[in-house]
Amino acid sequence: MITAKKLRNLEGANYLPKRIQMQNNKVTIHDIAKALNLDSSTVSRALNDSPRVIQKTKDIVLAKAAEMGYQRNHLASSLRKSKTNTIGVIVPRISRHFFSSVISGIEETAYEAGYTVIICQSLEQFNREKKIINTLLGQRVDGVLMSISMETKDYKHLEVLKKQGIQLVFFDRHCDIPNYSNVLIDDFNGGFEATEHLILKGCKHIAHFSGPQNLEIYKNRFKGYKHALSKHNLPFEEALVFPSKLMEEDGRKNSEKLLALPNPVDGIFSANDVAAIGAMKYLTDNGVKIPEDIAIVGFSNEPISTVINPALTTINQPGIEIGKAATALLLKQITKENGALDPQTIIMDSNLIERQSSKK
Amino acid sequence: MITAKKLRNLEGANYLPKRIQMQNNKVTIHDIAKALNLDSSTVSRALNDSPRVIQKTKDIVLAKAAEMGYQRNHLASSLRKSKTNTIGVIVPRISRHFFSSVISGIEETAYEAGYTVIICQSLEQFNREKKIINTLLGQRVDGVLMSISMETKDYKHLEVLKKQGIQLVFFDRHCDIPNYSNVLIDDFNGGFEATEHLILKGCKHIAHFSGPQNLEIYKNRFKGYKHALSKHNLPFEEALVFPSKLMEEDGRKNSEKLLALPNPVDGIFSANDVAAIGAMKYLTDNGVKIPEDIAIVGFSNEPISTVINPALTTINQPGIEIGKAATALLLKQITKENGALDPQTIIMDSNLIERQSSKK
DNA sequence: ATCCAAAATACAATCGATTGTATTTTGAAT
DNA sequence: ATTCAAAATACAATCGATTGTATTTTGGAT
Repeated sequence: MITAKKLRNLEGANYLPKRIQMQNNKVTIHDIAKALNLDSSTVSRALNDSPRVIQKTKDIVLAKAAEMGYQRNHLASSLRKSKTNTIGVIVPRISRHFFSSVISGIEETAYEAGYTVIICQSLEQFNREKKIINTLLGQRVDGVLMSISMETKDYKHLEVLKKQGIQLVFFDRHCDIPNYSNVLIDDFNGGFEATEHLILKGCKHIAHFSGPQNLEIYKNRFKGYKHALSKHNLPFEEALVFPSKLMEEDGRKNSEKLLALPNPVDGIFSANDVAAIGAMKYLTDNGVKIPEDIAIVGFSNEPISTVINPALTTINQPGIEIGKAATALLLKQITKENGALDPQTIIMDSNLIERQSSKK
Repeated sequence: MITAKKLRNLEGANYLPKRIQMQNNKVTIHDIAKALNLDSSTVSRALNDSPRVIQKTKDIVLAKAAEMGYQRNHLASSLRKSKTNTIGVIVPRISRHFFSSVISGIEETAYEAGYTVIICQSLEQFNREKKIINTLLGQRVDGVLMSISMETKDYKHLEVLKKQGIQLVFFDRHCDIPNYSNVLIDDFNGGFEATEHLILKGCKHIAHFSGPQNLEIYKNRFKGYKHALSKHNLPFEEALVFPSKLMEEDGRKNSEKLLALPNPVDGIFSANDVAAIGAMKYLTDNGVKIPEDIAIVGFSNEPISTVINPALTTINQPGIEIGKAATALLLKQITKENGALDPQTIIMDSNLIERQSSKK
């Protein structure tokens, strides 16, 4: 008996799609209206649960819509409403774990609010960033969340967004220009903590792998480094600062230069984990003991930092939370209909995770 | 002199946006038409470089459009043309390096062809996968590229796409159902090579960390494993197969069980790198020497596989090329206007990368 | 049975771009 | 100067959903 019932259900489930297949082309509210001898406006209101349509009619419309396999045409709806319920996200690259976790947070919050997310990668290239913004404008996104590329020094391309009334919230890699909202961690404090941690472990000559100084985050991590030195009465030496794009290869090259210094270095604060890993590989290959000879602290808590041996001490950035907070802020700004939208900057907590690479 | 010129240019560049700002709202072809005393249809055709508009007019229109900061409304255009030039991509999670590199390939090819990409993560959940497909349908994507989730065993949700005439191409994690195109690597051969490699290194008792057997890729890697054993006259033992979802934690747990076996294992072929890494961490922590006691081979060549010590031998999958090939195939299918579109399966090359974890 | 406000639904314009058809303009041939 | 096909442009419908306004329907009060 149960089997028969199941069978019938299965048949039903199978037949429905077939019927849809027959009428090949997409079902519109007009088709539903025609089928029910109603006006398309009533169907539209019924589907949108408007109080102007009686419940009985709503039920009928909903049933028919389901039966016919109706699916709202987002394009038409957005065009009419001048609102796409879509947000654009621009990150340097999705393969960085930090960014992919931010994206997970963004998607979660956006999805709950009924928004679709378009993810784009600048791949650290300014030109791609400009093109992406144009694409997103063409797609008529309601807002944009972004972390700028390492090459970005000029912010004119962002003004178009403001001018078209498209909300913009930066996360992590922000711009130091007024009237924009940000969701950040305290990079100054992160840089400070990382460096002080090395100092407290007994390091006296601490090198810093710094990132492009046009980015606020790297500027602030650098400032934090300097502040920790001065707080503990250690001299700041320009020669110990190695600027780069912080790729793995940069970490290697910096280490090579660093080993050639007359005064041996006993600690490294790298502004990201990737360069720190590059350094660890190079140093280990060249007989340097980590952390005994040189202790290392990275930044971002990428998953590789737990895989490398010794595991890398680093500053943890709460990616998912940053994504959620940035999205919530953006949606608030989008919703607040042109009202006074005073830009906000939210600082999220970050913390140092101590691992083997700094255990002296 | 040069400075003055530069200054003027800068001023010009500054003024333009300001003018745009004045007229706050978005510029349409109608605005351009009005400004030039032309019809909007002519403007549209001029902007689309139609042969029905004389070059002189095109120049005028283009200039005016640029001056007014016009940007085509993709929604209106797509609605009218019933073509969005958008493709949806569904992956289990973007944080897996393999998938993010596939996405890079997809974006590159799609972008060149003038397509926008919407990236979605199923997070290995069947329900999310279903919702995503509905979202993409609502967005009226022209085609979909996907790698199914580990939970996906039922393919009804995919039929809707076919029925709506939306092209679908699988990559990597495909479905074994007819009439769909695929871009894959030879997983059987990958599993075979990985296992044979261990055998040639002298392993006699090789365990296999297998993935969910509803996925073809894991089924085939498993088959490759068995085939290598039989080719080399080694017995297949059910007890040496550890099925799981291949997360890091699974690698750990499998290793624990594996160490408890009466007959000691001397090699592991893991169907992905993540579980292999989990195993390496557990085994190393428990005094097992890799590769001396147990040699290990993973699958996918995730970046962590070069960071772990010893570095992990693995099967390399050309992510970017897979992404490019899948996109090219999809676009071909989209463009081929309803013509006979015989489904195709493209097999990409994969290769074993030998590292320390299997150097006996 | 009649009336009327409230409730329910229908009508019609609109969002912005595209495209088939119709009209005007051009310029070469007579 | 006239004619006419070709060239250039204008007109108008359309994509599908939304929404302000207008009309019809309902059911309670008289």
